[in-house]
Amino acid sequence: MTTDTPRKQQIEDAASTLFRERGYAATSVRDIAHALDMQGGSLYAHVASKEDVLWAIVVRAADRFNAEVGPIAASDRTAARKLRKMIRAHVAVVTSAQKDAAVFLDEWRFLSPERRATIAARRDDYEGLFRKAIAQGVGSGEFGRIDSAQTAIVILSALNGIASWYSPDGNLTAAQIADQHADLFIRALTWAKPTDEGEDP
Amino acid sequence: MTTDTPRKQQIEDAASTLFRERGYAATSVRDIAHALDMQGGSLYAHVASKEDVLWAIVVRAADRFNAEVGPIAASDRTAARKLRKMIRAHVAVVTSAQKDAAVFLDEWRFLSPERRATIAARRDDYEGLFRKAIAQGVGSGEFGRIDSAQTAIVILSALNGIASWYSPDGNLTAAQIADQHADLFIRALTWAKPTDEGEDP
DNA sequence: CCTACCGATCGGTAGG
DNA sequence: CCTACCGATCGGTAGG
Repeated sequence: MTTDTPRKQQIEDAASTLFRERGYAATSVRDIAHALDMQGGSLYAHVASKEDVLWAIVVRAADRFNAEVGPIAASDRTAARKLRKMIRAHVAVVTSAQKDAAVFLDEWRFLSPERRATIAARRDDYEGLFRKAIAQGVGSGEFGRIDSAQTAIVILSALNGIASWYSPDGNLTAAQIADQHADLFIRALTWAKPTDEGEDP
Repeated sequence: MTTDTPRKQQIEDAASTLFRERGYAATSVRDIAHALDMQGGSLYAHVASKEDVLWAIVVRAADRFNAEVGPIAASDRTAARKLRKMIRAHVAVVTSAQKDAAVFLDEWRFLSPERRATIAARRDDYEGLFRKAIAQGVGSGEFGRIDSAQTAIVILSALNGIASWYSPDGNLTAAQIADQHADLFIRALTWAKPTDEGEDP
C-alpha cells in the first residue's frame, strides 16, 4: 500500500521505447526485461501480460491528451483562440511524451478487441473536442463554411504526424512547430480576413 | 520468359491486405499462404523471403506516387495550380491503392537497413517535389512567406493520414476529399488574397 | 506446389 | 526476481 510501484513505470517506459522503435509485435517480453537487466520471465512478477503493458502506455497517453486539451476545449473563448490553444496543447503532448504518443497512435491496434473499442471511443470523443471548436467558429462567423468533422480529422492527422518526425535536436522547438501549425490552420479557416491576434498566455 | 507471373502479384495483394490489417511482424508466412489456399512452405516456390514480399509492395507503392505526382511537379504551372494538382494526384493514389499505400507508410520500417535507407531517400526526394512547388509559390509571391520544408511535411502528413481513415463507402468521394485538402492548404498558403481559381482538368 | 521437418524464439508459468 | 521449463508458432528448407 505504498504510493506507487516505480518498477512498473520503468517497465512501461522501457516498453514504450521498444514498442516505438520496433513495434509491439516485433518486441518480445525478453527484450523489455533485458532493457531493465532482468530475465525474461521475471517481468511477470510485475505485469500479467505483454498486452497489459501496451494498454498501460496507451491509457496514460490518452489521459494526457485529455488532461491538457480538455479544459481548453471546455473554456469560454473565441473559436480561433480556443483552437489555437488546443493545437498548442496537443503538440505539447506529442512532443513532450513523444514515445507514448507514438505508441498510442501506431500500436493501439494490437490491443484486444474490447480495449481497442474503448480507445476508439475515446479517440472519437477527443476528436469531437476539435469538431466542436471548429463548429463554434463556423457558427459565429469567425471561420468560413467548412466541414468541421473533416477539418478536425485533417488537423489531427497533421498534428499526430509530428510524433513520427519531431526531434528535440531539430532546428525548430516544439513551441515553434505548434505555432506554425496553429498559424497555418487558423489561416485556412479564417480566410478572407486577417488572422485573429492578441495572444492570451 | 512470359510477360509476368500473376501468382507473385496475388501473393503481394494478399500480403498487402494482411500487412495492413495485422502489421508485417504479426502476419505469418502461413497467413499469407492460407489466404491463397496454399500450404505455408509453398510460398517459397514464388518468393525468397517474407521481407521480399514487403519490399515488392513498398516499391510498387512508391513507384505509383512518383508516376502520378512526378510529372505534375515537373510541369510548367502556377505554384497554386501545380500544388493543387499534386495534392489531387497524391490523394488519388492513397485512395485507389489504399492497402499498398498504408503498408508503404506504416510498415516500411520492417525492411532491412539497406532497403529502409533506399526508401527513406526516395521519400525525401518525393517530399522535395512538394517543397519545391511551395518554394516556387513563395518566390513568385503567390504564397506568403512560409517555411516550405515544414509546410511540405504538414501537407503530406495530412494527405497520408487519409490512408488510415478513408473508406470507399464513406460520405465523401476520393475526389471530394482531395479537393477539400487542396482548398484548405492552398487557402492557408495564399492568405490575404482570394484563392486562385479557374481549374484546368 | 505438398509433406515433413529444422532450429529458434515466442508469451507465459511453476516453484522456489 | 531467477532457473528451468511448457506448448505453440515462427521463417525457411529438403526432397520430392
